[in-house]
Amino acid sequence: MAKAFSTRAENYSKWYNDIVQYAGLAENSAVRGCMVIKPYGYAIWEKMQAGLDKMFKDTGHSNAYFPLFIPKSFFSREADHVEGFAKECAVVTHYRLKQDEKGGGIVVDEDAKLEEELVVRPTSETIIWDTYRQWVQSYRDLPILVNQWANVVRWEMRTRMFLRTAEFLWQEGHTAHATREEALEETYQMLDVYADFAENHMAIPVLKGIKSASERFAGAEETFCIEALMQDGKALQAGTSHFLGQNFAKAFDVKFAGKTGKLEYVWATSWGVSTRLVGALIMAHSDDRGLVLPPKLAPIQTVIVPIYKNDDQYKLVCEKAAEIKKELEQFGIQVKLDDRDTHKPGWKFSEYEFKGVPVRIAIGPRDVENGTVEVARRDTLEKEVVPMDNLGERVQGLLETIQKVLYQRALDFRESNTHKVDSWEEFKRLLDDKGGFLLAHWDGTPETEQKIKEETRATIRCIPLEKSEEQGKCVYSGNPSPGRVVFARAY
RNA sequence: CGGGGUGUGGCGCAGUUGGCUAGCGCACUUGCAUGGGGUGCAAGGGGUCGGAAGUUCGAGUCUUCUCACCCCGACCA
Repeated sequence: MAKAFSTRAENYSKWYNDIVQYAGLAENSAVRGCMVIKPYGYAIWEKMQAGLDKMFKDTGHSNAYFPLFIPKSFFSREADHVEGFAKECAVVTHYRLKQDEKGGGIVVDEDAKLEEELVVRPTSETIIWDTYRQWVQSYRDLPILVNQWANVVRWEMRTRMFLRTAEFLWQEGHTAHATREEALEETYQMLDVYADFAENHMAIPVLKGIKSASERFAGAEETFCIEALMQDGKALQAGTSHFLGQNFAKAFDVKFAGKTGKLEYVWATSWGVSTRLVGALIMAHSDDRGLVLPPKLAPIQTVIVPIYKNDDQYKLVCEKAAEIKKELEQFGIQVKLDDRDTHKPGWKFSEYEFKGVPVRIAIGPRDVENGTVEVARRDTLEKEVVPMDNLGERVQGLLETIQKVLYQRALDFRESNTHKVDSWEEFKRLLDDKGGFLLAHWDGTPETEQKIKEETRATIRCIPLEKSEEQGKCVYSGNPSPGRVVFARAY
């Protein structure tokens, strides 16, 4: 019957790969560590881009584009930054190829060596701050609120579709401000934007928090993040917002004259989310029958499948189906009428099921006669025969319901997999049992954090912003702790 | 970068004392029937067995080297 699908319980990572493959989201490419994002997967990314881009614009940001290549010397300006990224940078050393004189095909032309090597951007802080120096002279030039949609390269040893690839697509916002307060406010604002997007578009609840020093972005003063919980009990960082202080302004000498004429360094932020969100989306909602997409990010929100036995019926049913499509589109619903005669209805049902299309409408001769259609929901797999009247309204309502149900389901899952833990034994047991978020006391030292990581592979995902002040004892060392932090094994 | 594994039509695999024309499932093409949950039957097309060298009358099969990919660790969004 159905294509052999791995289940989550059997083999979670195989299940994930199967979904990516069968739903047509992406595939491996000829280049190690780099994936081809296929049209259906890219369509999801485009919907994410559209949603986020509007939110960025609504908060006063503009898009721009900076070069893919960064002079190597730029990188070494900020000490922490180089150290953080040095191990995973691709470097361009030559600019020409030539025919091998010995007949070995095309080779690098050693005469075409670059005077200064170029780093393929792993992130753009350096080139952007080198540019901002030119843009900023007075407090009147501030703030600069710029975002760019781009690809970046981080030479990863081990890669996984969408979650970690050598090249990935993302957006990176880079802002410059006159005061520390304003930059901090921006950092928080963008964190809120990300949380809003995750919860209301992706239907994934997230924890907002601060990263511990060891997990902090290289070059940042403080890193904020949103953390989501996947169905296998592992955490996934879904977005980050960094308060960069004056680190990059100092490294690139970006100063402005304040109202009193005094020269001051600019305050900075940067924030980003990547195609990793597609991975989060897959792992948050999908089931053993395939992908499940929240309506707001589904490239196809409703699919109509005609059912027929002969040409006459085909014509009759498709005509009606086209009318329905038109009606739904008037409600702003993205509809696909799959009138291909090359595939059978059952085949189509399966296909749209593992592609995660939220609502499926089947219409056959019986329906045309009775003035009904069959409406099926991807989230609950429920089917219902309903009248054709007011179908647009009904489907619109259904899509809204599905969006809510998915969020609620993900929230319930997170709630039931978040535990306060006070003993080291329980900490280890829960982690091995089912994973999830563990709220535990931590003495605040990197040493303890490191030890916990070595012994359990769990890391501090964040120090929650909405924490209840609670004195306690560190779950590992027993030393005093000012509050609980979130531990989990993570992607 | 360490440990393990796999390379055979598009995909998934079988082929293990070396032997004849390299096979199976899915997919593909054609025809007929079928059509409310991956439809059935029949007939077809498609391979220098990852690459190189070697042993041999003879290599998918044995030896050496090499490349690629996957899984598990260390590092990371």
